[in-house]
This record gives sequence, C-alpha cells and structure tokens, in this order.
Amino acid sequence: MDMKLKQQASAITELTFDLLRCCEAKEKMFAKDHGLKVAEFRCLRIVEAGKTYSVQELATSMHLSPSRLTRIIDGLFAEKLVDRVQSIEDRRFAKISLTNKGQTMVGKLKEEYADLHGEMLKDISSEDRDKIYDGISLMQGLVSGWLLRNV
Amino acid sequence: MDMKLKQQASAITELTFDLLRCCEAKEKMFAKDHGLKVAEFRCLRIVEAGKTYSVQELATSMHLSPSRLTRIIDGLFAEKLVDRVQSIEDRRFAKISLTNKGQTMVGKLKEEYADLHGEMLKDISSEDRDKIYDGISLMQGLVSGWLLRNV
DNA sequence: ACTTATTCTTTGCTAAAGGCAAAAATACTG
DNA sequence: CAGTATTTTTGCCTTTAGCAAAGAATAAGT
Repeated sequence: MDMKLKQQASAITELTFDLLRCCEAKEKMFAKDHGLKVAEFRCLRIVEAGKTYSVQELATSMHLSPSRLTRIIDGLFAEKLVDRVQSIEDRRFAKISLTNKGQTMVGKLKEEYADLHGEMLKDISSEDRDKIYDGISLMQGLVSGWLLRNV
Repeated sequence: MDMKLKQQASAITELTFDLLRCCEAKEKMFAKDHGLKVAEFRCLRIVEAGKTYSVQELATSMHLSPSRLTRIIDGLFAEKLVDRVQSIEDRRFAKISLTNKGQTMVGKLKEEYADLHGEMLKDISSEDRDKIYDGISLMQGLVSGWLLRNV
C-alpha cells in the first residue's frame, strides 16, 4: 500500500512541475501586457486597498528577502502605485499602502486576472471547476505547511 | 449562473497564485540542497535517460528561449552531466543527452523529489491524493491549452 | 552550380530577479 | 548611557532571461 503513495506522489510531482512552468509563463505574459514587471505584479496582487504592510510582511508572504522587497517597492513607489511612510509608533517600520492610482490598478489587475482564468474555465463543468479548486486547495495547504516546517 | 463561474475563477486564481509561490520556494530549496541552480534542476528534470534532445525541444518544453537554454546546457556540460554533439543527419542541430553521471544524478533527483512530495502527501488519505491529482491535472490541461492558443 | 532564403544554435549585450552582508536608524534593556 | 536587538536600506554579486546579430548548415530557386 505504500507503493500506491509512491506512485501518486510521483504523478503529482510531475503534474505540479508542469503546472508551475505554465503558470509562470502565464504570469509573465499578463504582467507584460499590463506594463508591469512580474515581481511588481506579484507584489501588487497581495496588497489590499486600505491596509498597510511592513516590508517584512510583504517579504514573508511573497517568500522573498526583505532587501528584494525594498527594491520592488522602490519601483512601485516610483510609479506612484504605493505610498511608503515611516510608522509613528515604531519608526523602524515602513508602512506600505496603495495610493489611489494603486487601488485602481490593483482592482483592474485582479478583475482581469480572474477574467483570464474565467476564460480558461468557462468550457468545463462547474463540478470540474470545483474539483480544480478542491485539488489545488489541498495541495496548497500541504506545500505551505511543509514549507513552514522546513523553513 | 455566470456569477458562479466568476466566483470560482476568482477563488482558483488566488489559490493557484499561492501554490505557485510555495512551489517555487520548494524548488529553490531542493535545487540548492542538491548543488544545482534552479534552472539546471528544471532542465535535468525533463530529460530522460537514453533520449537525445535538440536545444529547441528543451527550450519549448521549458517555456524558455533557445539562447537561455544554450547557457543552461553550458552549465550542465561543464559539470559533465550532459553531452552535446552535433547531429550527423543535420549538422545545425545539437543532440543533448545525459552522461552516465547525469543519468545517476537525474535518477537520484527524481527519486528524492518524489520522496519529498511523498512526505507531504503521506498524512492525507489516498482519496484526497487522487483529488489533488485530478484537480491539478485538469488545471494543467487548461493552462497549457490556453498558452498554446495565446502563444 | 550558385545565389538566396531558412533553420538551428551560439554569442554579446542588457534587464530583471534575488540574496547576503554591512550600514543606518530606531527601539529596548540593564 | 552603553549595549543589544530589530527593521529597513544600500552595495555588491549571482542567477535568470530575452533580444538581436552572427555563425553554421541546409533547402530552394533560377
């Protein structure tokens, strides 16, 4: 019965690998079409309107180093998509938030990125879409759990 | 009812995005632990022992440019993991194949990468593993189909 | 046969992505 | 106040990646 696990693991490894390559290509196209660098798109996609974030928060949730985030934010700041102010409570912290322009951009981005996926998903049944959701949700939980345990 | 598609698309978009970040981190860790660059690991993972590949074949299946592949192969060649010979039938083509050392390496890599996933998957039920497989398989098909249509 | 186009790979150059270590700025603690 | 810890930034370097031109070989046209 352990044999079965091994076989399933192997198949999932392969598939996930392929999915990854495709999704990276997809992200790259999408970012380019919207005049953004991939890293900028990825960053914008996780900041919510009205909230503020520290550099570290963004870094950990993007699985990147703080120094890398500083540079990404530099770019977004230069394009006036985010604000960066020093926190008053603890002036070591930066408070990153979306500007109005940034909010509009992010809204459009999320909308259109979801539309792109809607376009892909429109020809399959609602049940299959649920299957995709369930499968990816399970996998995502496993991988992020594993990452937490393995630093 | 179109509402439902939109909602499903949105949820799947979010999840896929998160999964991607995690899997990239996972790949990066794994490659580093094996003394490989990420690009090298990704390349090795798709070449099968005994087969030969042109630069272009590898490039398209990795969703990268031929010139990028030349450099990746340079690295693998320098480490004596792959051979690169000119094809005799058509001397424009390169024939890339695994060396013995490369075959051993790839065998180990595949084995251990599947083990890593086995480790993640071992605590869930076999049915859930099948759900993961089915979900990711569906999604992979959709995304790669979409990529083909959208160049 | 000889010129012209096509195809595959490589090379030179550049940009983007990303990390590490040290520095700068601030906060906390004895 | 001196020393330590934390957060971000800066300098520097590596890795990843593509584009455009060059090289090398084949195919096609006349």
